[in-house]
Amino acid sequence: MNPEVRERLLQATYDCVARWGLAKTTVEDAARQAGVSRATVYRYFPGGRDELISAVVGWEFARFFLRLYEEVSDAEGLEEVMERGIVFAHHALVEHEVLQRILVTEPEILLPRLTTEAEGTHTLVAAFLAPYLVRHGMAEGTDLDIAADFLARMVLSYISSPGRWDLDDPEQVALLVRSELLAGIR
Amino acid sequence: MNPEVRERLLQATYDCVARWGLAKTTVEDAARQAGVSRATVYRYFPGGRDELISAVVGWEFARFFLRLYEEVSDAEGLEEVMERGIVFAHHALVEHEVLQRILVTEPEILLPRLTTEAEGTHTLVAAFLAPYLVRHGMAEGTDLDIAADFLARMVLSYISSPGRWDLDDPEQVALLVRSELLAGIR
Amino acid sequence: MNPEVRERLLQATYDCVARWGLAKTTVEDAARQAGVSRATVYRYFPGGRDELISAVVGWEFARFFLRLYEEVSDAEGLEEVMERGIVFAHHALVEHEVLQRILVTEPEILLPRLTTEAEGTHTLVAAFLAPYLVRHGMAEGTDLDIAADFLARMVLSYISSPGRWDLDDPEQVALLVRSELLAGIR
Amino acid sequence: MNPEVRERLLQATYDCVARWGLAKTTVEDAARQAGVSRATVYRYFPGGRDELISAVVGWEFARFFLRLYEEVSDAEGLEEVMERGIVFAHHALVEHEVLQRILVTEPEILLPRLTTEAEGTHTLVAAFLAPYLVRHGMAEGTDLDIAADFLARMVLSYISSPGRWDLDDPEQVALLVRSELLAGIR
DNA sequence: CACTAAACGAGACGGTACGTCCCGTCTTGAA
DNA sequence: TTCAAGACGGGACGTACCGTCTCGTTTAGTG
Repeated sequence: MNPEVRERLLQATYDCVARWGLAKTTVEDAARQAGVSRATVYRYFPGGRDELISAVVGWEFARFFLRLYEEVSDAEGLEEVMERGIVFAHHALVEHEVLQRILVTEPEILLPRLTTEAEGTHTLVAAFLAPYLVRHGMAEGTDLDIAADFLARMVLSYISSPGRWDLDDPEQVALLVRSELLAGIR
Repeated sequence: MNPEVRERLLQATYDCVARWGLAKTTVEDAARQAGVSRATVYRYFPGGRDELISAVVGWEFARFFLRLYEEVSDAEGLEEVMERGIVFAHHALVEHEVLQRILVTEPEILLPRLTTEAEGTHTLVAAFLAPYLVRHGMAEGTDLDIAADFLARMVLSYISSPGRWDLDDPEQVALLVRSELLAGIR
Repeated sequence: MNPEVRERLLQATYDCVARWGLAKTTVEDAARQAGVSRATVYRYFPGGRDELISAVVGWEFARFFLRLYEEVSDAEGLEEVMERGIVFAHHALVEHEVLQRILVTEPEILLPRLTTEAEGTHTLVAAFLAPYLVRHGMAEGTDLDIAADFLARMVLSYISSPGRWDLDDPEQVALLVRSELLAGIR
Repeated sequence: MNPEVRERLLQATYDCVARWGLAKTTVEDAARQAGVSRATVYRYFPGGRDELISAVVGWEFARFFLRLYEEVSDAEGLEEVMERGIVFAHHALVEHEVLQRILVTEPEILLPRLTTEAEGTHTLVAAFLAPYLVRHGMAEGTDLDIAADFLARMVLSYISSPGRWDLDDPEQVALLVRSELLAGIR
């Protein structure tokens, strides 16, 4: 087919969802936004609306982790990775207009993914943190896997439920990381 | 209006969702299942399909917490509350056919709620655990709120992502609670 | 349902066909013209476009014969019936804007009917003429059925192919009837 | 342009119509059947589907008259021409699978032609019969044109509406021709 | 006990989106 | 050049729900 058209469709659908929400985004809308006929949408996504929506979610999901990775890739140590990761992730969640729109208007497709893939995300985060944890060093008798698992849980938990912390303030995040997340490790 | 009719509609809708999934459950289906005309659905839920679905989710959500409360209400101490709560919650999540059906087929309405209300749920769990924590006693210099908050985070994290633990086995759960969750407290 | 709506739809479709031709008449067009939603068209004609078109043809076909019957019902004798019938039928054919439009633009649905039902029409005309023929009297040894059959064939033939006669001129028709059609009978 | 391709397309389209009916025959179908790409169809028939269909009808119409001519070309006299012509034409009509398929399923394109061109066909038949009529001889005071015109009308009428005659039986046709068609002439 | 008002069933209707099919145009690449 | 291959816009089709509305017909509750 033409991969550029596919990309344009994903972006267009994404824009429509941002503007009108998931439930109110029509195949027609997405097609028009992409400057493409409705028939072509079905040529690229034979599964129709469902496949299109699903693809957009996966596409944006991947983009989020890519940006997150770029954000923390040049960090120095464990603390910095966690601090910048938490700040970025929380900011992305809060600022993410599409996501917020969906969360408010129709709890309908993004989060399930987060939950369905909660296990996966959790594992991924733990694996990502492990090397930093090795370099950082741990208290005597602490198991690496368990520690990384613990950090991943806490990071994910705080990202979605900051509780009494203001995750927009890097100072507070630094304090959170050192006093509550890493305290149990080292 | 007849409150019994409303209840019947919620249950009927719930059944339909269990059988056909959210996206494929029609207002007509729910009405038929409840032995009620379609018009009546709109009399009880003027917001139409959306309001009906939303109400069903809230209804089932409340039922879940009610059952969870009954399950742990006669527990003795903090450990028992957490053990039985985790086992029950995880079992409920895994066995819950409707929830599982939705998670698999259409990640579309339940989880967002879990996420949107993640903050709320987290707060609620922490508040519920606090009294038990007081009776249980904490290490010197530990703040009650912080400890309860920590426990709530871990409990919720493990419920959705058991990781290497088999939450169907009470023995393992007991070990988990004592070695990882309460270890940091006491 | 509502028979009035059905009637309105038939008339509306008829009007659309008159204006835009058969092939270019859309279900949407007919619905709009009837002041009805497209969905309703499918409620009254579950067979969709085909059934609608077919019904319109039958409807107009019946209307034509009804008018023809009214035209000749008060005629005196065989000659007058044939004269007025031929004049009326030919005039109707020539003036019938829809029919002419279809004949010119799309030879597509009316005539087949005339041919498919040629046998039927022919029988019907013969039967209609028979009583007049009885009153009119026939030459010795002439069979009524055969004579009526002959008249029907000639009438139908001349209506569609006038040949050298001007069927708009009652005088010529009178001459045609007496010199060529009835000459063989009496 | 390659005339052979054009011929192949006409034949292919004809075959498709025979198999699936007019309405269900696609440009794609015809192209595939002719072993030609869809684009090529539009090169040979710029008018698209309509022109293609129309051409097929005209093509088959001409073939019919050609075969009819061959059938009667070696006949001896007027009676034989009419007998064999009627038998052949009626048989062709009845046996013609495509024509019959169309007459039954979609009264939609062939017959109109027969009617639109009724005048022309009628004139043509009359002209064809005239020479035979001359050789055959007529009753005193009978005009040749009028007699030929009369015969043409009757022949065409009987072909489409046999009435009580079995046109598959040469004996009956012979009787019909002599007792009813030629009786009025001679 | 009758009578009125609410609840309800039944279902017609307008409207909107879906997914499918086909047409006619156009571009590309190979023979 | 001629053609096959196929992407594309356009547009109609038939289907499925939705939400609104209007009818009768119960079913209560009240004077």
